[in-house]
Amino acid sequence: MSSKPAKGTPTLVDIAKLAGVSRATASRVINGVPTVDKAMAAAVRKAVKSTGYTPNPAARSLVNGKAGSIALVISGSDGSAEQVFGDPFFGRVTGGVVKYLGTVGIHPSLVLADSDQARTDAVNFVRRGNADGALLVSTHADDPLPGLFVAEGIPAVLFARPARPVPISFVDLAHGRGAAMAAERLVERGCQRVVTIAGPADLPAAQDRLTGFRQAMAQYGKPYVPVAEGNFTLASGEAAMATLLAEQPDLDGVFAANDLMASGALRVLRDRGRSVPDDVAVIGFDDSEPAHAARPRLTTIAQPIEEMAAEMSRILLDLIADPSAPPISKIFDPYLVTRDSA
Amino acid sequence: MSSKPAKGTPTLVDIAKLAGVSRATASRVINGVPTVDKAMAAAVRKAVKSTGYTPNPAARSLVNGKAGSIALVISGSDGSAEQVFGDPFFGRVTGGVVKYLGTVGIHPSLVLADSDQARTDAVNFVRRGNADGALLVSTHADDPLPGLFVAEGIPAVLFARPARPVPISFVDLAHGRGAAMAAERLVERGCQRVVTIAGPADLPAAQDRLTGFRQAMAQYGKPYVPVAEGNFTLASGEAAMATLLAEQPDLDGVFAANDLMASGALRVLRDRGRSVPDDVAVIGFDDSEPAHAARPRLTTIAQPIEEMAAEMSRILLDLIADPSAPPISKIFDPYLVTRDSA
DNA sequence: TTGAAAGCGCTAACAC
DNA sequence: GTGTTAGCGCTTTCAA
Repeated sequence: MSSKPAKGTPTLVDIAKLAGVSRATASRVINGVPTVDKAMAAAVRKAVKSTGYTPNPAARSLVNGKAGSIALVISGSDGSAEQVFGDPFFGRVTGGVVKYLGTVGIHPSLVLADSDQARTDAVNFVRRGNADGALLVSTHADDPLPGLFVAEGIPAVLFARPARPVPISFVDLAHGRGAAMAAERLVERGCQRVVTIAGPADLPAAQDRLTGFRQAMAQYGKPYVPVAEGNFTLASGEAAMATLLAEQPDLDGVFAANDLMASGALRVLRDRGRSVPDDVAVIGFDDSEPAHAARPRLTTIAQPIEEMAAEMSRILLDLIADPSAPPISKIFDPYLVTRDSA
Repeated sequence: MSSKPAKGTPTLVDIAKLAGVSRATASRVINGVPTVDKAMAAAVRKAVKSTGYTPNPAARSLVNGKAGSIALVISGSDGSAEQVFGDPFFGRVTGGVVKYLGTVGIHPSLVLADSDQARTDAVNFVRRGNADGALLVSTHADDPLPGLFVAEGIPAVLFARPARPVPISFVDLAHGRGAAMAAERLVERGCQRVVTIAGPADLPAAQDRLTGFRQAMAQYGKPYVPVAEGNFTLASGEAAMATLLAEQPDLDGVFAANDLMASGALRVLRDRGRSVPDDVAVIGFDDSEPAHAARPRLTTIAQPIEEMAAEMSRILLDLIADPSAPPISKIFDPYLVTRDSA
């Protein structure tokens, strides 16, 4: 059948020979160049199918200077690898990215940047051509990594706005709007004495949620909202709730900046004999696992994480296609998920 | 200073020229070949440092036929992308892999195989040279993917033993031993009427846990252990606990095959006015987030997931270095984490 | 020990 | 429209 004994995986010359055309033509067909004779194109495609040929990505990259891949950089504080990945939030972001990129045939390289060394390595990894651009997901808003990528002129997109202004594209959530939705819900239920459990003050997202909530409450004629700060953990939510209860024993509405703290609040409310949502209405934020696990199930503000992750990927792809394009941002609206707690 | 205007990123010839040696020698130094004149080697290293040179991975791959990368394949049932990544278990495996591989300078490509199409794509991805081997993490034990990789002769290692025997390397947990530890703990506490909430019968891990628990209890003189099957969810844990309570109202010890079901059990026990651990001792499995969030905090059996993930990576690297090596497996011991519920 | 030279598989001018 | 040819940047015989 064939003129020569096939050795190893087939290459373009094998295809060309088999189809009776030149390497150039075979290459054209494979890359979808339209100006090719029908018959020849068909012959090439047949050869490809029969041999199971797939182009060698290294050879391709070498000639056209593109890696055909992108890096998904998870940037955490020093040495906090496992914690980062154990957080479903990052898992969902990763899932959204992988899912979307999979549809265009690209599989991201996961790189962990949790030390200065790792950060430079990450930059070099893409700088040297292992990836055409980077998706950055940080645990901390004041991450130095975005700056590094920008400085190298590497196409990059952030998940969540950076704490300090950096000329870089990003996607983010309208945290303030989400908080306002919570306020609206509480007010609609008729809550008169509403309090809030805020997140860490140094986190832009936590700030936005607090500010958004206060502003919305002010619009509803409640300019003063008692607040206790937590750090997004269950225990801090419990502590904050206890503090708030001491300050305002007759409170009837709680907005917590995340679900875990809301779960903590639910617990102390229950221990104090307050019925939720009858005595006190509680709303969380994120629609994460704890929201489902809580009893009563938590009414919460959800973020379209996967959608945001997909958009982030799309933006990066565009940026890679046209590196001179200016940074852009896209802000997504959260939505209220009504369950039993409010 | 330099003889020619530097255009773009430096290449090996730039280094060679700068160091006054041939490309071959420069390459040798960079690749750590020992038989190079001290002075020349020093000159090359200096040139590398001054230019910030890094080898082009595509060119390297092209010549030596190795990708210098590996694929981390998450294989789920059809279309269940997000769910998979939202599960901290997979997050921890991923974290362990990324962390370990990072130490040897390699960043895995994440590929999601959640459809037949995606599975073939995944195989092709590495077959065509994007990766030298694959790490496989499946949600279902009867995953067809391991077989596909084996059939292609691609180096691959599994996290958890496959349901049907396949000649492939894997790491796994001694699930039965973990269950036995739970049994021992319960018996030591003096529990007399112990029951268990099992996982899905078609999952090898769940089977092992149930079998291990029964065998251990039998050794302690308790050949009969009432069992109710759940599906690893909170709700199924609640249902199972209710069933068991109906069957054995005076039970005083519960072993649940995972923490989420144990949390469910804790809840109904509490609702029925049983005090944990005084009236009833409860032990979970996995030491996952719910174990911390539960009240009382859950005593549970922990798996060294990150360690297992690192070992899986190590095994793959060895396999890539010597593809003719036979499949090997490594089984890790779980350990008891004592908290408040038992 | 070192250098010259031959590719690895592919794409993209550039002629035909 | 199609084929020829020149590399992309690197490693690696093979001589010297």
